[in-house]
Amino acid sequence: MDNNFTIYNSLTRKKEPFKPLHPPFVGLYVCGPTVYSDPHLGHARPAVTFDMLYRYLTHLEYKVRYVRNITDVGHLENDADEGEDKIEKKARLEHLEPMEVVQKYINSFQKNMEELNTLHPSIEPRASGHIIEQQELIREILEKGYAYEVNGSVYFDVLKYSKKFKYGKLSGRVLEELQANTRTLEGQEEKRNPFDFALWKKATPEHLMRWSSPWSEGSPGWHLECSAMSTKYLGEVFDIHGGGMDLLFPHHECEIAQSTAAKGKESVRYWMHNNMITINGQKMARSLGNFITLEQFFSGDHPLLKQAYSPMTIRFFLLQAHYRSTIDFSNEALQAAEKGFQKLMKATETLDKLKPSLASSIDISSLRKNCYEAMDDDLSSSVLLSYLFEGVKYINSVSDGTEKLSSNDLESLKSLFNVFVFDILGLKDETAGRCDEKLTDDLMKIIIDLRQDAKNKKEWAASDKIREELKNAGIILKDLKDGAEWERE
RNA sequence: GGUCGGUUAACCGAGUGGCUAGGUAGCGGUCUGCAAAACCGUUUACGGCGGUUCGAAUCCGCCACCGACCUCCA
Repeated sequence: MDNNFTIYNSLTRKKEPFKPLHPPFVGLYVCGPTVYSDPHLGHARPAVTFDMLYRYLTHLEYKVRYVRNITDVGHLENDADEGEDKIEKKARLEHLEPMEVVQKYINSFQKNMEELNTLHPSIEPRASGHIIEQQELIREILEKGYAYEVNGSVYFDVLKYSKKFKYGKLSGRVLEELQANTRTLEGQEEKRNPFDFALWKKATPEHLMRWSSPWSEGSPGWHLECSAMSTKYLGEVFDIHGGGMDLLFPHHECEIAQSTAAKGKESVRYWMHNNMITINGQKMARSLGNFITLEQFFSGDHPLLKQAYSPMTIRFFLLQAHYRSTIDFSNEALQAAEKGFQKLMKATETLDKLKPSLASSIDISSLRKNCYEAMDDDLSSSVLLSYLFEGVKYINSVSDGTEKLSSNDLESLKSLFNVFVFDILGLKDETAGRCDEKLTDDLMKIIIDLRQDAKNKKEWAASDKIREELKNAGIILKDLKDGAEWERE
């Protein structure tokens, strides 16, 4: 299975040719959300990025197993926050069972992801369903001597691990610096070193989410679930691990340490990290309280939003930038994305109506080549879009009669747009199927005929009135040389 | 403080040692009864100061500013 696909590997900090371990199979693991509140724009970034990766790999005819976890075992809010975790805190607030909270936000996450037209992962494992596997991993790490038990809790021994392996290779951390810079927080006196991290945490009496274990009644540590579930579903070594850049340290660093300690080898071959969404130059994050939920974007119901933005506008907005650069939120940028997206969609409609000529005046094969090169270059969706807009110009020019396409090239252009716009970028036309299309078409035909009569009689006031009233109803009328076209606003 | 990354026109956002990125907005034109759309043309750039080079926004050095991570985070 040949390809020219290159991926920027966070581990080596270089673009590398993508060669799967066992072609045609590809194992892809992506860190999913912690489900304790509604998803915001930040959650859409990795979802759309890795959805595009999944779609592209599938297009390249790989058999991809795409695993995205759901973190439903509450992680400790912070080390000082003894025993209380995010999910339980929320549960108390809303007087719900922890698992009720989990279910509620899984539902909203999946709803929003569907609206963004992301494909369902092959497996969406939940941390709470893999306690046994996590305990098994802890046991392995203990057996290998890289963890220690204190008062029913188990901690990873970073210092001992670093004597044989390199801790910090992904994030570029140096242990001495970590030692000097790690904040001293309360509730850490059990650890041998402040940079050690919990594998199993003994539950305090008020802690609701708890499971029995050889060490204590408690819950698994912060970084364990991804190691356990990726191993279970993708094997000890797999191809791609993705997630947000903010997870690089400590989360992914700890994953590497856990897997290496347990299995003696690294599990991930390519690490991919998407960058953050910023708002007023700062990271959008739940913990910072500066987030806008996806529902709020879709409804426009937020003080910072000047209007509603459709799911596809959001998706297009994200795809306009490369996944490794930050994107700053602004109404202006979103409005520009909305216009651009609509222009692209209109062109795909026009494309379906184009008539072939005997010969072409446009080179479609080089356009195709450019599109593939853009995707092959570490998923350069912004570059791909620039080529697709070149295609849009071709389409409109052919429609205007200033350029020509042979029937072969026309078919080629259609398939190009289908593949890249819909299959790979995962965009879709949001106007389709909004109401009874047939009836609307018939009614519009009648109205346009009536207006044409008025125009023929040079009754401009009447014809303008019709056009004006239609505009108020959300329908734009465009007069052509012969007849008229209409479309929704 | 440590580590890493960024600074491109009105806004967003690519890229490259010499050749138009693209989108949105603006301006002019074609078309049109008018308008819209489309098409054609077009105005504002590469944070600052040095250096390398025939040539740098692109490479190197210094400086300034911004951000991410170092604590749960997509």
